Amino acid sequence: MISRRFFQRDPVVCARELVGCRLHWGELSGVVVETEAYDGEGDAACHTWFRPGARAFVAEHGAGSAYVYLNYGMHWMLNVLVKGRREGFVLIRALEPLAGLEAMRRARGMEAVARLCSGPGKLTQALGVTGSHHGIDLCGDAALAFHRRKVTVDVGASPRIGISRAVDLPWRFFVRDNPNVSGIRAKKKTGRG
DNA sequence: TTCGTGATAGAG
DNA sequence: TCTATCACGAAG
Repeated sequence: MISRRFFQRDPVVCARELVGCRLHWGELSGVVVETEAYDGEGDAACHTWFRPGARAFVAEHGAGSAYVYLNYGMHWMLNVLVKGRREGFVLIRALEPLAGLEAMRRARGMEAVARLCSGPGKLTQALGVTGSHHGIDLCGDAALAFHRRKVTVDVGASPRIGISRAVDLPWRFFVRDNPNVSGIRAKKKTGRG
């Protein structure tokens, strides 16, 4: 299982290295296939930039704590607090379901595996993550924690999705060619190269 | 492309 | 109080 030490580093490094790791959530689990880094200092998209409550959370919690919040009135977002030389968060954006597929299907009300956890709001619904998990330690109980990669993965990077500030920072990390990654909407022009 | 939905935070 | 904003998702 991934120790607290892992999250006592740079948020961008944590986000990149978390891709390919497994998230265990009780009986449910999945491979992290997409993350985003948010840096508490100098990143205008990070909650600490514009939310006093987020700054208070960082001050009061340790590395590896879950930072969970509701967005658009209906989607819970799961982040991990990172406190190393720099402080910030890693948003868990997508999982490849591994265990508990039936429970996930029930929670999501749909069948297609590739749609169960292919987005930050989807995976929290599939796992049952809510505000009640805000602040919990993800480095204490192995049943509610990240676990090391078993295989090597091809990690790609891109600008973050769905934000309006600091849109150019390439702090989204994902497993290339994995169908569970979000934002794989109908590909149109493949551009040329 | 539209719209549902609510917490947060700042302004009045 | 009132309002803008927000790291989204599903149906159409």
